[in-house]
Amino acid sequence: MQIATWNINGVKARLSNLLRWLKEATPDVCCLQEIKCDDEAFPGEALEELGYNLAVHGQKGFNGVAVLSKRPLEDVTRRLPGADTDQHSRYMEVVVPGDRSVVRIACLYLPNGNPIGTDKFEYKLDWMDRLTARASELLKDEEAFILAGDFNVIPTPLDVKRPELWVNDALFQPETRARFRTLLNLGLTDAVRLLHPDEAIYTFWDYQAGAWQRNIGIRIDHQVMSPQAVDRLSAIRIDKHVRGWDKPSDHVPVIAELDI
DNA sequence: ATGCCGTTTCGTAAACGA
Repeated sequence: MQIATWNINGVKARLSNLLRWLKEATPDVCCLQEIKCDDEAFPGEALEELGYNLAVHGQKGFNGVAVLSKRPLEDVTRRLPGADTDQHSRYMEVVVPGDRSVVRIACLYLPNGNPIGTDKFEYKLDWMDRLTARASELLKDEEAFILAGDFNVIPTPLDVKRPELWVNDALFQPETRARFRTLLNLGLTDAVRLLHPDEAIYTFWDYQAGAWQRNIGIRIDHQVMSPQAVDRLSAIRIDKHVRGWDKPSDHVPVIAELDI
């Protein structure tokens, strides 16, 4: 089963790009972030024509996540527990049956958190604490699950071309990176780093200043897996060529292959 | 580099993003 995550940066503006990539890569599951539209405006028909079932947790203008699946979508739940007042659409869980077992997939858009020193950064850190609490709960079931999405976290200096430019950025703060490590230290695995331990791999290139052309990127889109999911993991790749297409998202897809 | 570009909206300027 191929499971993908992609921050699409506006699904309406990116629909032709999305359809092109889905036809090319044919993932079984695709988690989307920053769809930037509400449920009613989501372009569901075009995606259903490609054989996908849909689960959408939209928001007008900003944020918004969705999951596309060629297999049935079971037990769809929206929102990250721990803050009833949080109105941002950033988190959804689905359960997808495979040929031999099932996998729970969380599609997440973790807050950016900039600028540091503001309530936006506090919101990010609190959101990460809530994600860790949720992962801790899921681990008790001892089943395969994946946290897939735009984490807005640069885990280590290997994950950024020019770390000196990010020392005052929320994505690279010690508090941010410490919380990502805390999440992994529960017993989870950063799947890209497991299978590509020493490679400089990026998933985002800024639109500005020729960042793509100069390969000035960062790795912030991740698939964090439970032990039972890692046991089924055979490969994971980044489709970076998509960044070179016309009218691209500034992020590219991350695709994992699991024997589920 | 106080967003250089791109998407979105109770729009044509401002919010947001990373």
